[in-house]
Amino acid sequence: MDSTLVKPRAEPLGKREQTKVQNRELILDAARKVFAELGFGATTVRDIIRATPLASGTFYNYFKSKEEVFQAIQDDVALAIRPRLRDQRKTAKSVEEFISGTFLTFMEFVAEDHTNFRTMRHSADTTRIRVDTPEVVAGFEELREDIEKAIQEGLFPPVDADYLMAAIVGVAFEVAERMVQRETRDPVAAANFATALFMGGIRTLPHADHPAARTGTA
Amino acid sequence: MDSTLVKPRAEPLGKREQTKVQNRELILDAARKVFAELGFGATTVRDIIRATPLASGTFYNYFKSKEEVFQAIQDDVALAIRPRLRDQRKTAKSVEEFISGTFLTFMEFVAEDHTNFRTMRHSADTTRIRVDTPEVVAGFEELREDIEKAIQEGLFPPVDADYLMAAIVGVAFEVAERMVQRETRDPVAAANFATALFMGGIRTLPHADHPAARTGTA
DNA sequence: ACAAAAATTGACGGCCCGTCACCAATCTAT
DNA sequence: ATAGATTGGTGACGGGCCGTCAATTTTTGT
Repeated sequence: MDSTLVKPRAEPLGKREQTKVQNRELILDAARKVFAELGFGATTVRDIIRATPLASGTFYNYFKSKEEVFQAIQDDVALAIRPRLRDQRKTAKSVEEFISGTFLTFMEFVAEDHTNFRTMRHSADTTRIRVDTPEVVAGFEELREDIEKAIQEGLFPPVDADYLMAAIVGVAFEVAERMVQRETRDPVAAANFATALFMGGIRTLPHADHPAARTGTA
Repeated sequence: MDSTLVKPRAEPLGKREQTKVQNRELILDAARKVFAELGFGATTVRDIIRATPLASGTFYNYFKSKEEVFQAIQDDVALAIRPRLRDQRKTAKSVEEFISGTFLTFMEFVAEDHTNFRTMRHSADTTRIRVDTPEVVAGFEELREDIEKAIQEGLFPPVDADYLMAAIVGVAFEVAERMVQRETRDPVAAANFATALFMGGIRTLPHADHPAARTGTA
C-alpha cells in the first residue's frame, strides 16, 4: 500500500504474488463488511464477490466456501490474541496473576476489537455462530497445558485442568459479550469481576457500585 | 382457550387439527435426524422434507425456513429445562443451594439429553451454532431476575447480576460441552466443579482424583 | 349429499452453487 | 526485446435449492 523508503523491506514479490495477496485481502475485507451487514447465515458467496471487483470463479481460487472465509477471519483474530495471552501467562508468578492477566488481556482485546467481535455474534437474527478453527482450538489447549504446567509446579491445586479451562473460556466469552453490549465498555471492570469470581467465588465479587448492571443490554 | 368440562382431555380434536399436529411433529423429527447427520449448515429444507412423506410446499405451511425449525427444536429443549431450573431456584435457601441446584439440574438434564445437545453443537465441521430464541433468552433473564431478587433479600452480596448471570451461563454450557465429550458422563462431578468454583474460587475446587481430566476429549 | 373452507401437492421462475474451457497477464529463457 | 510457457482471472453453464401458487384433494358444516 505505502512505505516505499526507509523500511527497505523491499518488494521481492513478483507481480503475481502481489495480486494474490491483494485479492485475498480484497475478499476478506468484502466478507467482513457483508457478514456485518447481512449476518453469516444470510450472506452468499455471490454477495461477497459482488462487493469486490473480482469474478465469481476467482473466489474459489482463494476459498472453498463462505465458511472458510469466516474461519480465516476468525483465525486472524485468534492469531492476534494468542501470543498476547501466552506471553502474559508466561510471566505469571501466582494464581492471581495467571487468572487476572488472562482475563484482562482478553477483555482489553475484545474492547478494542468489539466491532469484529459483535459482527461474529450479532449474526442477523438470534442465531449466534462460533467457529472453533484449529487456531482457536490450539489457543484453548495452550491454556489447558499452561494450567497443567502450573499444577505440576505447585502453583495451582491439582484440579481438573480440562474443566478449569472450559470455565475460563466460558466466562471470558460470555462476560465479554455482555460487556460489549453495554453503552460504556469497561474491560477492567469486566476482568476484575471474572478474576474475583475465580479467586474467591461469589462472596468476593466486587460490589456493583455503578449499577449499570441492572438492565444490562445497552 | 379450551376447558369445557372437568377433564376435557378426550380428543375433541378434529381430523384437521390432528394431522396438523402430526405433520409438525413429522417435520421436527425428520429435522432432528437430518441435522444430526449433516449438521445444520449443510442441511437444506429439501433434505428435511425428503425425510418425510410430505410435499415440499407443505413445509412452508409450518415453518418459514430451516432456521425456524432449528429454533423450534431448541425451544422444546428450553421449555423442558426452564421449569426445572426455576422451581429449583425457588426452593433455594442459601447461595450454595441456589448455585449447586442450578448447575446440578442443568448438568443432569444435559447428560440425559446429550444426543440432542451434541447435535446442536457438533455441527458437521468446526462450526458451532447457538440460537438464542425468545424462550432461551427468557430463561437467561429469569436467572438474572432471580439473582437480583436474591440480592434484594440479602442472600447474595450486591454484585453485578448481569455479569454473574453471564458467568453462570458460560460455565454451565462450556463445562457441559466437555462433560458430554468424555467417555463417562458424570453430571454430579461437573456440577460439583462448577459449584465449588462459584462458592470459593479455584482454591476450593475439588481435587482431580480420577484424572480423566488430563486429555479431556474422549 | 353437497358446497364451502382448509390444507396438500408439485411444478415453476429465479437465484446460487461450484466447475471449466477460454483467454489475458506474467514469468522465464534466450 | 521476444516468444513460448505458465499461472491465474473470467463468466457462462448444468444442477440444485428456494419460496410461491394455481390446481387438487380432504375435511367440515349443513
